[in-house]
Amino acid sequence: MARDAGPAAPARPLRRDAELNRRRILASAREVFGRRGLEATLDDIAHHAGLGVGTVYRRFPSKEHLVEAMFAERMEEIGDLAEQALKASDPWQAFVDFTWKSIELHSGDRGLREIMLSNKFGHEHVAEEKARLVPLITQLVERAKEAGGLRPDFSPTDTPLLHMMIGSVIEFTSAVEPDLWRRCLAMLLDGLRAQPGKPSKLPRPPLGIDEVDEAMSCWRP
Amino acid sequence: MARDAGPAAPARPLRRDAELNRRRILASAREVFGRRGLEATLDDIAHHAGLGVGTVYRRFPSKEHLVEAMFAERMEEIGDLAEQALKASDPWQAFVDFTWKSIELHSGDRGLREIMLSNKFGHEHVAEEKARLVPLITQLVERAKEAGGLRPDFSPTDTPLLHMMIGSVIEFTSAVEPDLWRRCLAMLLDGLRAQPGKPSKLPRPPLGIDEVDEAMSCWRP
DNA sequence: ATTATGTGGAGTAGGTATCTCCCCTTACTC
DNA sequence: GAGTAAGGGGAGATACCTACTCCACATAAT
Repeated sequence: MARDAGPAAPARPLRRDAELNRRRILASAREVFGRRGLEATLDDIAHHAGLGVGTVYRRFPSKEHLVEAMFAERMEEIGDLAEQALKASDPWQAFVDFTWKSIELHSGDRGLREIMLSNKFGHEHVAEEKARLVPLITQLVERAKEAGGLRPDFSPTDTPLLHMMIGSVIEFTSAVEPDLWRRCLAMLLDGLRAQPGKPSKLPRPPLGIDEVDEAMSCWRP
Repeated sequence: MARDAGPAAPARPLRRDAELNRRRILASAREVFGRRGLEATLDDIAHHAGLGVGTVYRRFPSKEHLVEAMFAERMEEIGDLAEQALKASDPWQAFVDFTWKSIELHSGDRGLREIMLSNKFGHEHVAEEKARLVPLITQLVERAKEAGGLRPDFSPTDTPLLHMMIGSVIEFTSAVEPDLWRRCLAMLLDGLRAQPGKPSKLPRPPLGIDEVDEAMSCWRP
C-alpha cells in the first residue's frame, strides 16, 4: 500500500492533485492493460485517464515500473488463493478450487495473464510472488495426487500449461463469449482425475459456427 | 501445382533462373513462416532465400498472395486427413487419430496454425479449404458421439478451441521441449471420453522447473 | 549480339513505440 | 493573497518497424 519504494523513506507526500492523478493512472492502467494486454502504450493509459503522457512519466519512470506497481499485488492475490486452498480438507477439491479461482481472477485481465506466463515483464516484486507460488502449487498438486483425486502422472509444472491453454481460449473467445473458457476447463479437469467417473456437466453451451467464425475474425496471432 | 492463377492460362514459362528462384522463395517462406509465424516479413524470407526483396515482390504481388500460395495446399492436407479418418471403422479412433495427425501436421508450422485459427490472412483458396473442413469435422464428431466414445456434450465447434489450446502449448514450449504438446493432448483427450477408464499413459515426461522458467523467458505474449 | 526478362537492395512512405522538454497551471506556505 | 515549488500537458525528438517501389545492372534465351 505504501507508494514509495525505499524502506521507510516517506520523502515528501505528493501534492493532493498529484496523488489523485497517481490513482487515476493506476486505475486507468488496470483497465487498459486488462483489456489490451501489456502491449498497451503509456499514451493510451494516460489519455484513458484524461491526463497527458508527461504526467504518467513523471510518476512512473518507465512502463516497466508501472507494470511492476500494477501487478505485484494482483500476483499476491493469486498466492493468497493458493494458501487459502491449502487449508481445505479435500485435497482434490482444493486443487480444483484453486484452479477455477485463479483463472477466474485473471480471466478478465489480459495483462495479468501475460505477466504470469512470461518473464519479459515484472522482474522485481512480481518475480518474488511467482517464486512464492511454486511451493504452494507443488503442495496442492502433491496432496491431490496422494489423496487419489488427481492423476498420479500430473506434475506441478503442468499447471502453467493449464493456465496457458485456458488463457488462449479466453483470448480467442473474448470478443464473442468471454465465459467459454469454463466449458474448456471443465473438460480439461475431467481429464485430470485419477479415477474418472461420468463426464461432468459442462457449465456453458458450445459456440455456434457463426460465433467460431467471428472469433477467428477478431483474433490476431 | 500449376503456378499461374488464371484458368488454363499458361502465359509464358518463367526463365530458368526465375523458376528456380520462385521455388527458393516458397521453400524459404515455408521455413520462415513456419518458425516465426505470419509476422515474418518478406524481407526476411527474401534474405533467407539468398535473394533480394524485389525478386520476391516481382513473383508475389503482396504478402497475402505469397501466404495464399504457401498455405492453400497445407490446408488441403488437413482436409485430406479428415476424409481419410472418416474411412476408419472405429469412430472414436477416427476422431482421436484425426486430432493427433492434424495437430502433428501443424505442430512444426506456426504459420499454418495462425492461418487455421485466424481469418486475418487467407481469403481465397485457404478459406475454401476451411469451409470444406467443417462438414468433415462435424461428421467425425457426431459419429464418435453416437458410437459412445466421445462425450455427448462435445460439439464440433469445440475442435478449434482444442487446436487453440494445444497450439498455445506448442508455442509456449517450442524453445524448450517442442513435443510437450503430446502430453497435454493426451490429458485433454482423456477428458473427452464418454466412459473414461483409467487415465491413459502420457507420451512425454513433464517439464522440469528450470524448463518452465526458460519457456517463460522465451515466450512473448 | 541483341533483347526481353530477371535481380538487388537502397529508398519511400507511413506507421508505431518510448520517453523528453518546456511553457503554463495549480496547490501549498507564510 | 503573494510567492514559489511542484505538477500538468502534449507536441515532438528519436528510434525503431513494416509493406512495397524503382531502376541501374545482370543474365538467359534466341
